[in-house]
Amino acid sequence: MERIAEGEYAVMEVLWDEAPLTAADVAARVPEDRGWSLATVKTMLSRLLAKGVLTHEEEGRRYLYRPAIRREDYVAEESGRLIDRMFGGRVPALVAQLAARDKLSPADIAEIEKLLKALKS
Amino acid sequence: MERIAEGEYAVMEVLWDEAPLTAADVAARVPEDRGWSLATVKTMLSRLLAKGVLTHEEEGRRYLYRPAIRREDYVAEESGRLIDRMFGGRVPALVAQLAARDKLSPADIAEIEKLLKALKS
DNA sequence: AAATATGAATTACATGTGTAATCGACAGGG
DNA sequence: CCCTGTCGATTACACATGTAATTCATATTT
Repeated sequence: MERIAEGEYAVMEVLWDEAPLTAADVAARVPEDRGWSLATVKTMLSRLLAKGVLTHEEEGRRYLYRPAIRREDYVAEESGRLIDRMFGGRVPALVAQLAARDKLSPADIAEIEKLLKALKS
Repeated sequence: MERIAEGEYAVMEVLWDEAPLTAADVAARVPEDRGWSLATVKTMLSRLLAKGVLTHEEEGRRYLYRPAIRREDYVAEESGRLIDRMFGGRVPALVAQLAARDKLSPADIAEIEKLLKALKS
């Protein structure tokens, strides 16, 4: 699966959330703080098409875009990559790091424990 | 903290593992499969210096390089970035994803549970 | 029908990155 | 004292990415 750049990812998010959409609709839904022009969004869409992670179908004179890959799949791939690179593939090392940095609230801990308990049955 | 590119990160890994080192020593320790020439490693070192994540001191006619940032800090920042982008900042969502993908061995689960239990005391 | 707006496609351009080659200074071996 | 190897510094060059503007065709409005 082709790598998706940071900015491109923002476009994918929009389409994972709601699809199919026209270029203008995507632009309208991209987070404000990107400050992107419609032209920029169109460039992103073309590049994502070229990467094969989007498809489009014609609707009159416009295109309707929709994701060609599942969000879960991409997210799984990216997180795997990070865990491999930074934690030698060891998930517990990641959790330990998060713990050491106080990234785990009591609620997080409880939730994760529940998840793990469920896994064991 | 400046962003470190994928290739540059491999150089940082070497120096986090052992420092200070000369450029030639770093090159010798970069993973074989990168297939980098000494020149390439030197370029990486310059760029990392420019980014302020390395320092160097002269040793005769050569430089000795050493990290200017701590590995844990950089790793924490990068994992935080990923968790924010892909899991809305929610660590349990990341763990759930890993679970759903069978990325957690029984040993991993046990280890994480132990970590979490320790956190609560 | 002419003017205008709108769509995708093409082109643009700066910066980052991977991957070096080359240059100019100098140290050490003969 | 000169040659050669070795340093870091400078330059190179293609591809990725952020961020558009321009172009060309066509729909829509007056």
